[in-house]
Amino acid sequence: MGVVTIGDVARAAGVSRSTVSYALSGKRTISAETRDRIAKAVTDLGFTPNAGARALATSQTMVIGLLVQFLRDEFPPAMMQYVLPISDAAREAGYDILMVTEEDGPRALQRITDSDMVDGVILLNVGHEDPRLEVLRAARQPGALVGLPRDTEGLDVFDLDFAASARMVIDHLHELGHREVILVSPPVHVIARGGAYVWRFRDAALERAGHWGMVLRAAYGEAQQPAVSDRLHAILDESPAATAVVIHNDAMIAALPSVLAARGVQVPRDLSVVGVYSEEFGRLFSLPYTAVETSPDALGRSAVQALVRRMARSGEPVAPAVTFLAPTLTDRGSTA
Amino acid sequence: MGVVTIGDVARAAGVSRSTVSYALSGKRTISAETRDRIAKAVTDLGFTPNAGARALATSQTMVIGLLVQFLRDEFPPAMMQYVLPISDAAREAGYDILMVTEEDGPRALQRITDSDMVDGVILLNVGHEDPRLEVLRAARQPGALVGLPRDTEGLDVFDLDFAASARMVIDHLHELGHREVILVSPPVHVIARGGAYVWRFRDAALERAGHWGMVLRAAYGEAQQPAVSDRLHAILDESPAATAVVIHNDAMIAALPSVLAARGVQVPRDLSVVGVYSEEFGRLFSLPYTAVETSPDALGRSAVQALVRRMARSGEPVAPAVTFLAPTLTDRGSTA
DNA sequence: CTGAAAGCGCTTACAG
DNA sequence: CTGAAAGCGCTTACAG
Repeated sequence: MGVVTIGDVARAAGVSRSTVSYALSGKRTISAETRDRIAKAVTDLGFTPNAGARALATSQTMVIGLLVQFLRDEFPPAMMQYVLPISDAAREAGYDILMVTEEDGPRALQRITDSDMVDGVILLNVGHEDPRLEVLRAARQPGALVGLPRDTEGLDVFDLDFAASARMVIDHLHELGHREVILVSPPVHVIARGGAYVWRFRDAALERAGHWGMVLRAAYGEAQQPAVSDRLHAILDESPAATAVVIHNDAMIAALPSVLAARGVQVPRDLSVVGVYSEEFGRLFSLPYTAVETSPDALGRSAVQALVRRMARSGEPVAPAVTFLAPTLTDRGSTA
Repeated sequence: MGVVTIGDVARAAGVSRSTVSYALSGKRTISAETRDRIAKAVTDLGFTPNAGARALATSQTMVIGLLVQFLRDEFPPAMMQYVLPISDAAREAGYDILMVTEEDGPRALQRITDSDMVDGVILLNVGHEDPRLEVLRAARQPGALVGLPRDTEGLDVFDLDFAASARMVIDHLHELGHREVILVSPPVHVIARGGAYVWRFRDAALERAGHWGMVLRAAYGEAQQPAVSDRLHAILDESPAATAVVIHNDAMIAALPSVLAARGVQVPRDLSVVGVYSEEFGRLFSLPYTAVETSPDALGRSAVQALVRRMARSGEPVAPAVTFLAPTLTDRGSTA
């Protein structure tokens, strides 16, 4: 019942501990005979190497730190869409996930890197001036970001190309002949706390609409019910002449079907709708709208892959890079 | 830039490594003078103990393994409601969370316990005959379950009292004078894979309805759109005389508002509705229904507390116990 | 092809 | 009040 160590295996197999270690790692050739004896001893005793001891000896924990933050102004399901693909991708690469959800992100990051609990970290929902980046830059371990900060120097960054997404949406509506369009962004205070995706999308949309001579009525949304539905009604009331609405706000688009039903508005007959959300999110909330696919799984997996490459620190050193995921528009027939 | 060890601190402070260790742990009295010198050295050098080395020396990792499984027939947001409170409670107790999402739960559990990566584990969404339990029982580390298995011998288990919940709902509808009620359970195949909460709620509801002489039309739901909405329509079509519907199915109740809107059904004027979901879940999906509060946060936090107590292995040994959370009905005015 | 030994960075009896 | 030393369970040069 006590812990079985490599010494127990060595004794049972009649070899030295180093031979057992090498047999397990395959880092040197072992005669077929002893390899079999060791394999048998391992099975008989049920030996599994102690992770802490191995980490101490190799300076590798095979653990990735995942820093998630659940902000009050954000929609929890949206965040979770990143976590699962990241966890899966990490495991496929042989890593486990230490998930940290503390309010104080910089402190949490400091703690897990300083104590060498992890070989690298992934930062989710990175803000324009993210206080975690200073800690990351001073850390021994590499990191990968999901979300674009102002200063990307030396960092591997992955994010959707929100500007291109906005242009794609506006172009789509322009081609269909829309002249007056509403844009619903995330809550305005999201900008203040660093959510650059708000204005990256908004500014590009305004610019593009101007280019085509379209009227774009840009509004900010809410994050929590019942304010979400109220605000949605108010926004729609304000622009009765608009023929299309673009919703770049998870909470607002999730509430849209019921709001439109309450108003007796038919999509796309009375109003065209375009969203910005992942396919999975749409399935979750039964959203039937044409949307820019945000691909949280692709983003998360890319971040893991980049991080794994950097943690391996073998081969040529690769220059850190900012990778923008090209948007795709999934036409679900909600525009006309 | 290299790692600062306890030896570096000792040298800088002019004391032995053991003294530094004791100063940090407070496990023996240190003169004020040397304590200050050590504190200064720690700050100057930026020393943080290496977690792996500490784990090796103390046989404690200060990490809790969290086994979550995202099943195809389950609603992801429901699962996530447990994860965050657990993570927060763990951190408050000084533990970090190693989150494991592998398909093969038993294997994952085996891996993290055998390698001593964790001091204890929490199993989420435990099934009636959960294959992870055999692994848990053989493990060195204690565990806590969320979800009731058939055999609870030796385990700390936390779950909502689904039978009492069902009785509470039926009693509520009976008092209001309802004579024919629909019950929508999770998908039927959830039972096959061990989701005992399905029949624990269903059987108790049927029994209680019979007791009152009510007609309970029990149906099983779906988990994914568009089947969810289709099935909901079909179920409602089948029992036109029903005056109330009880929905014990996350995906179905999330879709209910739009389905009822499509049918032109007003709640509670035309139909009374009672759900089984957490307050947070209701906020997320803008659900205005009277519901049994499932309290995922209370459940998750209780599991952590029980586990922490057991990992501390100090004081009197406490007998493992099954704890049923008493249900509460939150009246949101959707019944009449 | 294999072994003895040093070392990873801590903690904690054992001594004084 | 403090130190020297053993030990936690591994890996990996160093030797043969």
